[in-house]
Amino acid sequence: MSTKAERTTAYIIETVAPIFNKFGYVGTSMSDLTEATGLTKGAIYGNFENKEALALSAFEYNRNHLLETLDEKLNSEGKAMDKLFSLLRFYRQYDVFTLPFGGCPILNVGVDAQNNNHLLAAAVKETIKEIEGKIALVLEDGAKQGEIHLPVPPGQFAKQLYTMLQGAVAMSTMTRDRKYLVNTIAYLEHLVQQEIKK
Amino acid sequence: MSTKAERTTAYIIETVAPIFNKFGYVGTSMSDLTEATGLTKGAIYGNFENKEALALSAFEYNRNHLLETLDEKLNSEGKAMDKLFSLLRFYRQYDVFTLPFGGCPILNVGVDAQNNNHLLAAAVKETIKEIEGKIALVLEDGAKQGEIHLPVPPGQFAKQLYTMLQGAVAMSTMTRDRKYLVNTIAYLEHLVQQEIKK
DNA sequence: ACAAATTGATACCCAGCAGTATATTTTTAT
DNA sequence: ATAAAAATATACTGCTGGGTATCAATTTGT
Repeated sequence: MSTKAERTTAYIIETVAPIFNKFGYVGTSMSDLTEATGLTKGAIYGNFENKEALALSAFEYNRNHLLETLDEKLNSEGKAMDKLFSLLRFYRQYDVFTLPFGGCPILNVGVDAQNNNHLLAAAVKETIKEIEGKIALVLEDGAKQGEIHLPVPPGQFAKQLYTMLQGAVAMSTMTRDRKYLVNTIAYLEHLVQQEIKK
Repeated sequence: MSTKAERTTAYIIETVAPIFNKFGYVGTSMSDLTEATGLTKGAIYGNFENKEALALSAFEYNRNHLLETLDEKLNSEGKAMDKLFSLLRFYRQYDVFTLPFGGCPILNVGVDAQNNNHLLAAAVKETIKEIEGKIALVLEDGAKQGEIHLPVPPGQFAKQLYTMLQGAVAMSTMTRDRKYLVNTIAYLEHLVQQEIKK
């Protein structure tokens, strides 16, 4: 069994992650976090060096949840095309998925931390690369297996696809209108079908 | 000639606008602003009711600059297709254009204010609608003149186009890599050419 | 050029900020 | 069960946050 501190640390991260994600690094105060966790500053500072370390752990927690879910979609059994459509279906519901997170961690932290916290900004940049890499891998495998045909290199296609997805995420976040997600996915399903089919 | 206070007000807004845009509403302190302007709190609070009113004026200033530039591109002489390409060329340089602003005001304020300031969030939402409306108008006119052919209603096409543009803006902001802009514009030029041509 | 009115500077308010030293409680291993 | 160790609570620190009352300086209309 895990030690008490380990469980407390995990509890703090879980509780704190959506708050940081929603209100941003500077927008979140330590007293917001003591209030949400029911713990005192002593407890939190006993488990984390400072606010920055805590924010970073919180982002990593959200990021891992997202990456695990993406893996689930992209490493499911089936052809490359199935995996891509599974990814697209996931993003059509992305607003629902990210609701308990307090929004898209990539977009929120990526924009918020850009000029306020370099550690967080770097972590987001790294995560974007990882996600694009995962998509590119599916495309590359699919092409190797002769299941799909790509008009451009897999890395570039993955970047372009993820850019459009994040565009929809950004617009639906800013307007609080999920139609941007729905319409973009509809377009991308058509695009993938048409552009990639052998 | 304008009164002294009017000139001071304008000077404050100009100076303060990129700071709010870069560091966000909560990330910007009044002392950041007294330092940047060389004025005291007395002067600033003499011209603005509070921090929120100042932030709103700052956003409106950035927003107006953006809308004026977009109008310039979209209301130039020529066919609808020329206007669209003029818009796309502008967005290929969008990072350079927004550098003195401290980044894209739509994205930065739209994401930052989402959970921190409802007034600002509403102003962004409104601006997005306006921009989409401007693009839609060009498309509608072009279609009426028989210059272009749209596969979907002009409003929907405009929304989709702007979503992809903002996706590129978001990605290049978060990664500090302008390739997202360049590649997305290349794709959109191809798309517009192919999808819309009569 | 001068008085009235406006504009801006100074000095302050209290609340909330991140962070910490110390005391107390709770785990943990014996 | 108990003593040592670890984890958490308490009570505080110094500082910065937004905002303001008041006083000095500057514009402005005459």
